[in-house]
Amino acid sequence: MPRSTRAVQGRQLEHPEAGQIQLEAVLSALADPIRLRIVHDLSQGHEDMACIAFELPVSKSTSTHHFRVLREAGIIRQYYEGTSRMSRLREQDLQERFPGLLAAVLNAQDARPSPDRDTAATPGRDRVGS
Amino acid sequence: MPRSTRAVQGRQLEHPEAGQIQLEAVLSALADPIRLRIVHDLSQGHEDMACIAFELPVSKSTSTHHFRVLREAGIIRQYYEGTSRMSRLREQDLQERFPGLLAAVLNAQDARPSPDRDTAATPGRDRVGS
DNA sequence: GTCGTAGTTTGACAATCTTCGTAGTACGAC
DNA sequence: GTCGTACTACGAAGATTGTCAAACTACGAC
Repeated sequence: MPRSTRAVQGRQLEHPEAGQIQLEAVLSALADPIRLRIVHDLSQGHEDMACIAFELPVSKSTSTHHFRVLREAGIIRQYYEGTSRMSRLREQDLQERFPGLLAAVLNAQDARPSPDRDTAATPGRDRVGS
Repeated sequence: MPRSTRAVQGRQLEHPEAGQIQLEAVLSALADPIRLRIVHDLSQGHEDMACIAFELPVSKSTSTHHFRVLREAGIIRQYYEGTSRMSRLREQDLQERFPGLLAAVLNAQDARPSPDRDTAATPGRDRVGS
């Protein structure tokens, strides 16, 4: 089919509605260190981030996969801005659907024994000068 | 080989210490409907339950598998009593390690099964906020 | 001792997941 | 138009997971 007949914004992305978010899907999506890291980074003040800004230790196609899992689980919302795909945590939707869950996970993540994946020598946390 | 050189109590079970419980393991363990059901049942007043008491829709060996996943993740504690293996939620350990996490999951589970959420929007049922 | 109960262990299978590389698309800049 | 950037889609390889049946072990009762 002619996919170019889409709206000018074109690349629309599917998101579950807040009320449709499934608990198993959320837990399953968060049960991966890379996705947990994405969620954690998103929660640290930066409202919207492009995929490239995360500097994940995986290939681009794997990144796409992880972002899609998070999006389809209802954890993040994504939209296009130029060639970039911006991501944002759906904190309010999650809080509404599963009160306290996201906060508990984020809090738990901070309290965890850090495996020093990024090397502890980055207190300022220079997350890419995108 | 001397397989019977085990301790007389024999069947000892490995459990992670409270401080060693991993967030990913917990989330991963809870991201399964059968295990979620086990945890839910354990949280409903019955402190200790034998595996057989759950009436899970799977075979015995699959049950064993799920209980082991929960135990190795640090979510339940198991001990033998006669021929039965009793299970108990490690609520205190989990609360200590990841405050609010288990409570949020259990609460989320109660608010969950609503495939008709579109129609009624469930006004007063699941209260939002803490 | 024998027998039944409760659960484990092993091995197998299919399904799913994570990862990658390659090829492709949409957009912005030139 | 061409080019580069940012990302996607499409397999495919490898690992993990959920499931089962069959054989086994530990315990209690008889």
